[in-house]
Amino acid sequence: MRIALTLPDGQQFEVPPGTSASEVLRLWNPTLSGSVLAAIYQDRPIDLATPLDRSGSLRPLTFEDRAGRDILQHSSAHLVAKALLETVPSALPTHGPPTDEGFFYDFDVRPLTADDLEAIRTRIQEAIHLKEPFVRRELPIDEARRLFAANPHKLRYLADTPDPVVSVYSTGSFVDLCRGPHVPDTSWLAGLHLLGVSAVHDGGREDGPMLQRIRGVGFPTVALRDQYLRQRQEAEARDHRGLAQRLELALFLEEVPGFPIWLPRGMVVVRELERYVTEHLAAAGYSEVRTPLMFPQSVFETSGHWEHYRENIFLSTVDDRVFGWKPMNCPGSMLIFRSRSRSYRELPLRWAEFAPLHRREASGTLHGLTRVREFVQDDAHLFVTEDQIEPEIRTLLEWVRSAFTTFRFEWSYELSTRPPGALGDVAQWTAAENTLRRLLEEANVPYRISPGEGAFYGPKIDIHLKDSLGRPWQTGTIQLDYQTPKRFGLEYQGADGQMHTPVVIHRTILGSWERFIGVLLEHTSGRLPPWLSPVQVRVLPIAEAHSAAAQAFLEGLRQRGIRVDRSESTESLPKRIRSAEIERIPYIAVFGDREAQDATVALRIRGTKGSLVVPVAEGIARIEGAIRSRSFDP
RNA sequence: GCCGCUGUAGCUCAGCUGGCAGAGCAGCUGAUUCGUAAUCAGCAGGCCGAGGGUUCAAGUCCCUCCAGCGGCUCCA
Repeated sequence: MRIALTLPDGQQFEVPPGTSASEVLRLWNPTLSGSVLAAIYQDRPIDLATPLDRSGSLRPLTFEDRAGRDILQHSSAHLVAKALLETVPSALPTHGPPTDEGFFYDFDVRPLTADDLEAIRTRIQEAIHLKEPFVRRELPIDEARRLFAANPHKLRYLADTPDPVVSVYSTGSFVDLCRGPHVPDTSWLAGLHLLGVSAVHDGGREDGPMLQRIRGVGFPTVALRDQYLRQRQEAEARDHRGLAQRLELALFLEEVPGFPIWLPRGMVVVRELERYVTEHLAAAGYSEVRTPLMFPQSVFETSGHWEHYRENIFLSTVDDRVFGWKPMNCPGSMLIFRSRSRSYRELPLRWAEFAPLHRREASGTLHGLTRVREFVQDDAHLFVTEDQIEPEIRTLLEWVRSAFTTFRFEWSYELSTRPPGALGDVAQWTAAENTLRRLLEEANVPYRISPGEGAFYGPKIDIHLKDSLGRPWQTGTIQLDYQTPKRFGLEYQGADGQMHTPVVIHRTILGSWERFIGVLLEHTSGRLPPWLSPVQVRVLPIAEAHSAAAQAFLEGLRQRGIRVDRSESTESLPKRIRSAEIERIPYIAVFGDREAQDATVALRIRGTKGSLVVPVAEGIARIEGAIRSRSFDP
């Protein structure tokens, strides 16, 4: 008797039952076998050594496949666990899944140090050289319970397993409960790189016991690892904290942790972004408001912040009353709405407020410009009728698309649903969630659902950007709120003569200037679009003799509102060019004998090679055009 | 807030098992007037994160605190 295996190209191979997956794959394509680490058999991932007993489909997996990559990451996690147990025998492994970047493995063990990691690295290298196989064994769950009797974490997983038979994998003397599959042996993990160790909360609870997490990335070869390390190094060079400092945009002082200080150049970027957003607001029917930075406790009790957000509010006592620094702008807008009677004819009311917000973020979470304690958002609150919700959100989603396209970002949407302990009733939440879902579907954009991550007053659509190391940051957000207007007792008189409660849409598009600029700096490596650049043009006379021509050009630009400066000729030309390049200035205008004589300018345009020699008027027009059109590149 | 690591000149970093605080860049002064990513010379710049302890002697060893970094929790 023989079984038939169908390969991806449709070829069939008939082999005796019990033939391993790797043997069949070798028959199919002998040259491929070196890169195949596992296989998909009947839509399920399997080890290469798995004996095949029935006819069916068979597909090879390599490191290039996401599934194959995940398998290699997971095998890497096993190897780390093995190495740790050889170093610290009392360590209890918990779980070690693959992640988007690589993998981690969490251990119940004393705090691990850099020395421990070094010892683990040595053990890993030994195992890689020994080419130790990953061996699968299936055993009855009772036997598994005896095998892992000393590890309560594994016993917990076993208790959650409905199957009567589970699988374990051994690598050398290390045995781990695991579904598999795995790479054939440890030589596949030659490029394993450890990223570090940190403490994590078991089960995601802050008050839970702490585990030690070892993170890493697996690669089948040292060459691939080195390529990864190079890329990572380049990404670190784009870190906005370094760039903000070197470009003199923002300052961080030990005295004011979490409170970024905007320097003159950084303030230019903030104001230009603000202008960009404000121009849109005017066209989209918004008006601006400004409300107090502090409110008494009673206002936050009304809004629900006191109950749900108090630990994040900075408190002050004024005349024996407790005041809180506002963490959001919504209470102020609510009070304005309530300040007089409102008619349905006024709606939608769209009030923008760019006020500083204060949030007492946990000290360990602060991160350059992207996670701070004081920031300003391009915030607005829309007071709308039921019927106006959909068109308003549709418009907002379009504005999101247009804004993030301007900056050439890749962004993603996330729909966050009702958190535990939220205000309001479940039916209304579900309806609001469904509205947002429908609008996302209608806009035909991919989105993820984050269960339980909504604001305490309503579900939201969040916009996420990634920094240079791939860490996600939430920027824009569109939040649908039925609760807060009700709590403030807001009402308007409808066409029917009855009083109705408005719905509020809280929304920011770019998020906070701080976070947005931080991520934008990493996205552009500090090469901000010309319209955002603090210095847009540097004029550079080669020698004293060319000073007048340079100055005339400078004044021509300045009259048009272009930010231009000049560097004097006490330093060499290459030195001054280099300085301007390091400062990421989009245009460098050089004046020498030729330019002075021909009434031209030699424009060095950031991101292009060589220089463009054009008549002065044309040079000015070109620069002005790029800035006015807010083009991304100079 | 939790765990680990780090903190030396404005910036990037040397400083060995405790024995006189260093370099490059940036800054200032002078010379050089230059054709597209570093001209040369000189000068200045430090409570070695803060406080306490051990020691004849602490940048170095120990403790506490502060800040930063990487994760976790939380979030624009």
